[in-house]
Amino acid sequence: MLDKFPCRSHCPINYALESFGDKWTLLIIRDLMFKAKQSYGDFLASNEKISTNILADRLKRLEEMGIVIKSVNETNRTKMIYSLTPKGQDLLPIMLEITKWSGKYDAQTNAPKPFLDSIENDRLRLIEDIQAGWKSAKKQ
Amino acid sequence: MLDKFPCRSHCPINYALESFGDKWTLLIIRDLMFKAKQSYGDFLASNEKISTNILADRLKRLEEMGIVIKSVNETNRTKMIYSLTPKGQDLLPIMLEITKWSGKYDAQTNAPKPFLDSIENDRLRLIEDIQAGWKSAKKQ
DNA sequence: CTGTATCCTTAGGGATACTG
DNA sequence: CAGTATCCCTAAGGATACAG
Repeated sequence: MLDKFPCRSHCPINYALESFGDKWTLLIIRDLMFKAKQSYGDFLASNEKISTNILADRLKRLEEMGIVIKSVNETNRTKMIYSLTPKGQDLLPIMLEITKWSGKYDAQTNAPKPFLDSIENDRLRLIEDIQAGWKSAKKQ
Repeated sequence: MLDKFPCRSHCPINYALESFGDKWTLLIIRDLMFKAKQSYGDFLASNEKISTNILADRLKRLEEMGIVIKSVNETNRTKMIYSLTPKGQDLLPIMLEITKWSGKYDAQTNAPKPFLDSIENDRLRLIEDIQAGWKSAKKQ
């Protein structure tokens, strides 16, 4: 526990994983972003049944990372309100792409659905371009 | 260990988390997708220093989920080759959005960088639209 | 209702030795 | 080199009780 943000590397994918790479954090962000939830009890009520200690821990981490901000409900001073900071709102495109991917591959059958098949060749070509760029960058 | 894919809910975000919601899986996908790595030793050599047991476990899971496919290197029959299936290649947009997000928020300073600021209002409006849609859907 | 705290079990994962 | 296997410790997390 010496270092809360260990930083295994400076890769952007790794940075994201160290920010929200666990089984719970993105569910809280989903609730804030898509379901307009904003209180501790709201998050507890979600289908995945997060436990109180995990929820408290993740909310604290999200606050420390500047993704979530905690404020007092002015109409009910005992109640806290959690909301997304701009940094948290910027996760929207990631959330949308995740939703698209999961929608294509159904949890039960694992079968690909057709609605994205038309872009398959473009996607493949883009991966090849990126890899070619990476290899030539390493040679230099 | 009765159930390898426990399925806490049928939310698409949750499906993604149960597919690759851990600290290591996305790094393997990154190596396959962007760095053209394809062998066990290639993955072991990455900066984040994944350990052998974790790597073997994640490769097996990725295979079971149909994200990665394992085949024999025909020029060197003792060598296995890992590559992305179409389902794995479909993770590209997610990976790109993650890279953009991490690029905007530097791991060291946490400071937002300016190059995406112009879309901030659009993003905020989109979140509001989605939440409004969610709330009206629940009322029905 | 909003959290904290505690207890306890399991899963994650590092280190290292070992096998084909 | 491509994995397996084992040892062992720490982190994750479920259940539940408790406090403001």
